[in-house]
Amino acid sequence: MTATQDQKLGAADIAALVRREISKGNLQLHDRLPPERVLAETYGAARGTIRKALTRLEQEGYVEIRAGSGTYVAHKPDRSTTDAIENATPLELMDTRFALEPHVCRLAVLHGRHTDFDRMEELCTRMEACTEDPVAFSEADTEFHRALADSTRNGLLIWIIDQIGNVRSEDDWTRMRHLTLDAQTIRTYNVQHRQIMNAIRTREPERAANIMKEHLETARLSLTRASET
Amino acid sequence: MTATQDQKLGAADIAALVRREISKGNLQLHDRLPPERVLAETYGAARGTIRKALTRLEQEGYVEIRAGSGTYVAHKPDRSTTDAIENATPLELMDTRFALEPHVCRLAVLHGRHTDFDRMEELCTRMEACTEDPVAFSEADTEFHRALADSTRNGLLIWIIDQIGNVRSEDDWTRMRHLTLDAQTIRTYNVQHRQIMNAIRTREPERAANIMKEHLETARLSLTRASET
DNA sequence: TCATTTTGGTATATTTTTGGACTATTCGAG
DNA sequence: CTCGAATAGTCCAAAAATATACCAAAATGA
Repeated sequence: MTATQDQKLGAADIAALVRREISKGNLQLHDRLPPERVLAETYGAARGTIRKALTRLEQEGYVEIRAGSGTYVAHKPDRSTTDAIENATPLELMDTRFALEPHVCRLAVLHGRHTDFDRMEELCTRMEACTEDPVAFSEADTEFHRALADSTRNGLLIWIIDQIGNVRSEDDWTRMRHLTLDAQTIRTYNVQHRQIMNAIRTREPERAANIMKEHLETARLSLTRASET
Repeated sequence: MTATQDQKLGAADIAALVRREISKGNLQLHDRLPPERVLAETYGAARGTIRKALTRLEQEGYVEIRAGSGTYVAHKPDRSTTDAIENATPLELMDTRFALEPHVCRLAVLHGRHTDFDRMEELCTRMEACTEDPVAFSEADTEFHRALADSTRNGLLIWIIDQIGNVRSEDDWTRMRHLTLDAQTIRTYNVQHRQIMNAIRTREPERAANIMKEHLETARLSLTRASET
């Protein structure tokens, strides 16, 4: 498709091409781009031209030129990706889960299979053995919600839920969350998880979604309760 | 184009290859990668080169090198944003919107401001002038749903909706979608958009959410109708 | 337990690659 | 024509890659 026009490409053009490749992500951070002599051939330009282009890109901060070594990408493609997720506040996260997970329950009823449900109930059992261990419970809980997402067979949803789960596990406020996870709260969660499973097994999408809403409401309450202390 | 040239690969190149394998998930956590001497042969490089690459990856935290034992992956697969989103099917996308957007409406009622609503109604007006121009309508429509997300003030949700919007505009099946966008369908959408706006303005979260569900159901119908032809 | 093998760690001399610098020439638009 | 840009060629020094050898820690198996 990219009919390499054997038109004459100036230094500015080549700089633009490489800049675009970097922004696009085809060339990632730390990647080494081909030697000047090779670039000269592939772009059909003289080495001096390539050199001008690269020098310019270096001044712009897109690449780093190391003598005797090579030219390396020194620019992160697009930071918006991780930023939005990593900078999300606990409340933003809760709202997002509120949007996603009830519907995930409905889809689980539609697309889930027995093996999915078996796995989820296995996780329920594991969580029920963790009433005294908030950390272990939290891990199993994340896995449970991930397994629920898996059962939808929707790659996009699975990915989103997975991302949210990663934030939950990484952040500082996870510790805070563990503080709120007393044995009583864990027992409440466990009951709700079982109820959700039952509703999914009996193919009642709306009931499953509603219990999930309750579940998330419970979680939100303990969250706000924790942030008040 | 991905012709693995048996050209000489530098340490930086090899590091990049392995880094990608890990980010991609082909090499998972705790996996042991082949001995340096084997890697040297498979990559057609000297052992010293491999070693430099691995040392670098260790400093970056991608692998852990244990003397006498081997080199092990020590990094979770990268959240590859684009893959999950770009490979999403139209139906997966619809299901995800079904999960998100009704709740977005509820949050818009809670957190939205007048200026947000003004902007959305401006977009409504723009869409109503596009009954004969599917492409222009589609653009405005994406902007509308994006503006709706903006009004939630939830950075995470905004980002997700934004990503989904990008897919909608890029893909091939967008063309197909344009085929289904006859003047009648567009008029239906416009009515629904106005209804959603009214419900939000009058602070009726559930009503807004329900109309959004209807709206998405309409969209899903025209989608399945299109895929049957 | 103990010997063997495997694997990473280190060192070094040598060759190849790569960017840096300089120059004379060619090309094209104003 | 002139001037700026691109070209083509050369040489240099730094960096990287190679090839080889030997060591020590870990894994393996009898």
